[in-house]
Amino acid sequence: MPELPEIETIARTLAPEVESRLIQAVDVFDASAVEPGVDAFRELVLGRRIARVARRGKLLLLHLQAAGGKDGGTVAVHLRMTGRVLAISTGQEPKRPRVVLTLSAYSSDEGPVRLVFSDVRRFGRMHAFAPGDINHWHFYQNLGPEPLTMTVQDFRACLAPGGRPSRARIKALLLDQGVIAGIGNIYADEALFRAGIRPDAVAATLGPGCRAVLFAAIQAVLIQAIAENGSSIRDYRDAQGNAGAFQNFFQAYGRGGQGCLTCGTIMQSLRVAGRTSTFCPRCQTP
DNA sequence: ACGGATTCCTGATGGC
DNA sequence: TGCCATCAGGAATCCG
Repeated sequence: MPELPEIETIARTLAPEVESRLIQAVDVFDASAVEPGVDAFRELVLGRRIARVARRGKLLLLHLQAAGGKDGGTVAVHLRMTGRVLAISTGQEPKRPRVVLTLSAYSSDEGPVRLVFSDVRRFGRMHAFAPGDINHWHFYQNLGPEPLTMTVQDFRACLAPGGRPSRARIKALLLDQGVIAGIGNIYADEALFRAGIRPDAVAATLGPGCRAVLFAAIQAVLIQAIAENGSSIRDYRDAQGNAGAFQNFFQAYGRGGQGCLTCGTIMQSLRVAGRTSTFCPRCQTP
């Protein structure tokens, strides 16, 4: 459930805590949390500096610097459903950590900071890459465009991969990271509600006007969610441990059986692309 | 070839 | 009160 707005919020709250710090220790408490294996991960990360924190789709990226200011590769963190990345200072104890990176102090009157990756359901991963190697990672290389920087023309093209309009259902395309990067179940449902399009509408049947409306809805919902620091259903927290507030603005996600906020009709739920999808049968059309 | 279904995980939840 | 089935879902993998 950490999707684009949540990862963006984590990146923004993590950056001032960890950027320019040196990784002085690497502790892996759960071997399945790191790629490509515990020893290789430590080798790729230990002694590097965190030069810059960034985001691509739902990936949190730590760009590293090696001695002499040379490119030190990249760590890509995928939180999947319940992953968290927290920056904690000395004295605080991380709960159920899978990986802990101990970072240098900025000055002598300040203690070290730890970057903690935890994840109760253990679906998330930290992938370490040597310089340039992330570009050979299949998942990364096939990521679709960023919804907040693409144009409406790009978006129309997304829905017609290879020039042929897709016969897939629109929600399946929105959730496909190779089509457009960063959207998950929450923001797909919210954007489709705002655009008045049913999640099971066949993409090829949506006209140009309809696609433009959907694109505007996607951007609007992502921008508002970032402004609210993401959505905290249960697990999501930013790098300082704070919850987001966008869950208070949900109009579709998780509202099955409740009245539509626009027309009062009972919201229905449907399984599309293996996900629970909630929509208003009156406001949203095929 | 393409799209849908299954699998991996654990904690919260609801019914009996 | 306690137990058990069910549900949550991102993406790799399997299947039709």
